Order: sequence, then structure tokens, then C-alpha cells
Amino acid sequence: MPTQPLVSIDAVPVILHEGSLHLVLGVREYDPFAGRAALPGVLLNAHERLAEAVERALLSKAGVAAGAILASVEAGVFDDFERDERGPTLSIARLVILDPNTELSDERVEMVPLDGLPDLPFDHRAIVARAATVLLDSLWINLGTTRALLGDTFDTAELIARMKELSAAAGLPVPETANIGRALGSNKLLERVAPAAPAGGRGRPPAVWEWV
Amino acid sequence: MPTQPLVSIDAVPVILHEGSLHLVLGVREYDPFAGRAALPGVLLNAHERLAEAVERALLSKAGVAAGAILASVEAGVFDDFERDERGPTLSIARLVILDPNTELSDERVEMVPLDGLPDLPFDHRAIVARAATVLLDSLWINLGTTRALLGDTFDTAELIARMKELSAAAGLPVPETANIGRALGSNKLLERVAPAAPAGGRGRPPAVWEWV
DNA sequence: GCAAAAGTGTTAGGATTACACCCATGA
DNA sequence: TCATGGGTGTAATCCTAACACTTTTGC
Repeated sequence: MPTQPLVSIDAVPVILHEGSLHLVLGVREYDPFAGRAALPGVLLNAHERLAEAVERALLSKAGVAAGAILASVEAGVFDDFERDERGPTLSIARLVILDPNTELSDERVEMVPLDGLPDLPFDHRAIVARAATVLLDSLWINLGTTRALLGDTFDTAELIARMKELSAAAGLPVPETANIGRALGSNKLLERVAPAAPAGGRGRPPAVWEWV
Repeated sequence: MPTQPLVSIDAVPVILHEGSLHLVLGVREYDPFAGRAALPGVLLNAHERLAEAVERALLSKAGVAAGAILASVEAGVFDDFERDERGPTLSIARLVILDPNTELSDERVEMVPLDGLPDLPFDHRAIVARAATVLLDSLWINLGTTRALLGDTFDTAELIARMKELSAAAGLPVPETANIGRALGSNKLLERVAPAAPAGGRGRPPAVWEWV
């Protein structure tokens, strides 16, 4: 009976890419699931801090530098029945919000939209769902993650898009959005500002908000 | 550089004892902190399930049998700066609600009231605070833990007492309690029933509730 | 009867929801 | 000028917080 634990730290890296939230995956080099895109994860080293392991996972599995991390929060601990004998049996998941300006040029990196996730190896699909739920629940409660997700200035349409994408990834019904602009208007942490760009899409341009 | 992780599973076992919530601690047999009461925790074994490790911790550190566990939920993952070189650097905490009828006869076991916690070794004080916060937040949301905490029938005074004890352990201000009985009356999962015992304390006896 | 403990009445204020309708933009 | 995407007006509803007051108990 072995006495050393097998624990992996799995990042759930989320990035705003071409106007929608994407999951950043790394193509696995080794079995199991060699060649398939999966959450960047590493086996935890002794005396290694959680944040260090997350950075190591992002860098070694997807070529993402630590500086790209805007926020990182706990997303749950997962037992995985399905894993092979050799692999980790326990996964500590951290939701990571990446800077949208990050260059993701590593050849192993793969981005998939949060509202159209493919099949993922291991129990990574369930982990992503939990992470999305955690982020949704922490909106307007954890201001760090909220600001990291939305940026310093954002408009109502962007917020609604993020909520829909996260709800899709979480497997939750599409949220009500009718009165969200009003709610933002009465949020004392926000201030309505004039749009920077002239306009973007088709209809009436949404209200733009800035953190005070 | 060692490559094996040191991960401990720490139970935060809570039990209703003499009318108030108590934390179940185990007196440590070995250094560090030999002789002091601490959360029952074990180093995670390879391929061991979380639930198994929690049961092992309770049995081996406090003599509590697995059958006493009414509910068990995740309470967070903790980095601990302060630990000695030899010890775990990462702790996975699980809140455990124990059956109030459990005989705690093990000589190593020690019970301390949640609303009057002593100093605890390691970062156990912070872990207990987080666990209490998690349980408070999951009241009426996670019905499993809620029922485990309150029992099949309970009265309004008991609920208020549990909320106060948990708030104290969490380091939160004492909750408002003026309209709680009303809220229970409009909860469709509960039904008001006649008190079983004639009466207990001094003033007017509280309303008794039963899960439908 | 008195004090303690808890329930109940009542009210004001605010939040939520829903729905209809109006406004700004690009084509 | 039309379709589109969003904002705004408005009212019904519900929830919340207070605070005073009443009820039920033990002593």
C-alpha cells in the first residue's frame, strides 16, 4: 500500500478572446489522453504553495506566464473515480482569470469557447462546470474576481455576455437580463461614463461603466 | 528538491453537545504540538478518497466511528506558512456534522464550544472560521447539511442558537433574529408541529418545526 | 404577578419582476 | 426607414427591518 498521496493542481484558465470567454487548454504530451486538450495541471510538489503550482501548471502545460494571471480562486476538490491507476486520484481546481492581452503563442495551447465546450478528458468537464458556478456566485461579492473578469471599464452587454457564457459552462439556465442595466446604475461602486469608441455593433450602444 | 506532496485532510467535526455546538478535537500524540488538542487530520494516502481520509482522521485521532458522520462538506484548501519543515504544507478541510447521540469516550477526545474556542495549533483557528462560514452560507441552500445540523425536528430557539454559535466561530457579527420564526413559517419545506416535551426553560416555549 | 423568552401585528422602505414602450445605431 | 440591441417608465409584488405589543411559560 503506497503512502504518498497523488494530488494534482488543475487550473481552469479563462480568457476573454474575440469578444467571448474561452477556456485555455493544453494539449497533453503524454498518456493518458496524449494529444488531447485538457486543463493545465501538475502534480503538487512537497512544500509547494498552491499559487506556485498553478503558475507552474500554466507555464509548463500551456506556456502561459505568471504575469498573465489577474485573479485565482479556489474552485473545489475533486475525487476522480475514472482515472487510471498511475494517475492522480485527487484534483484541487483553481479558477484563473487571464489578462485578455496575453499572447497565447505556445503551440500546445488550445482555446475553446465557454459556451460551446467540447468533451474533455478525465472529469475536467465537471471541474469547469464547478469553476463557472463559483465565478458566477462570486460576482459582485468577490470584487477581485469580478473586476478581473470585466476589466476596469465594461458595458452592460459585456456583463450579460459573460453571465450567459458562464451559465452555459455551468450547465445553468440562461439568466434573466431585463433589469441588469438598472442594477448597475444603482451600484455605488460603479459610475456611468461616456463610451470611448464611437460605437461597435448594430443596435443601440450599451451603457459603459467604470469602477470608482 | 522532493517531488512528493505533503497534503493533510483535516476534519472540522461539529457536534451538538449539552445544547450547544461543540468542536471535536483530538489530543495530539506526537510533535509538533504533542499534548495539545487539534483538528483531527491525517496525511492523505495515495488513491485514497477524500471521504475515506476523513473517516480515518476521525477514527485514528479522536476515536469517532464513521457511522457518526451525518454530513460532510468541503471547507476549503489551506496553505500554511507557519508549519515546521517536516509537516504538511497543504491542508484540505472538510466540515463534518456528527450525530449528537455519538458516544465520545475516547480518552484523546476533547470538546470545546464553538462560541468560546481556545487557541488552536497550526492555522486550525482560521480553518474552523472558514468551515463555520461555509456552513452558515449553506443554510437553507444545502438541505443535507441544514438537516444534519438541525435534526429532523427542531425549534426556533435551537436554530437561532446554532446561527449565533456559528457566527461566533466564523468571526461574524451576531445575526438578526427578530423575524426568523416568521421566515420558518413561510418555508414550504417545514411544518409547524406540537412540542413533544411539555416545556424546557423559562419563557414562552419556541415553535417546533418538522421537515415535510 | 413578575420576569423571561418568544411569537405576532403592523408598517415603511426597498428590491424584484414583468411588460410595454422608447431611443440610438448601422445598413 | 427598418431591424436590432438596449435603455427607460411604471406598477404590482414581495421581501426586509423595525419596533411595539401580546402571549406563554417558570418562579
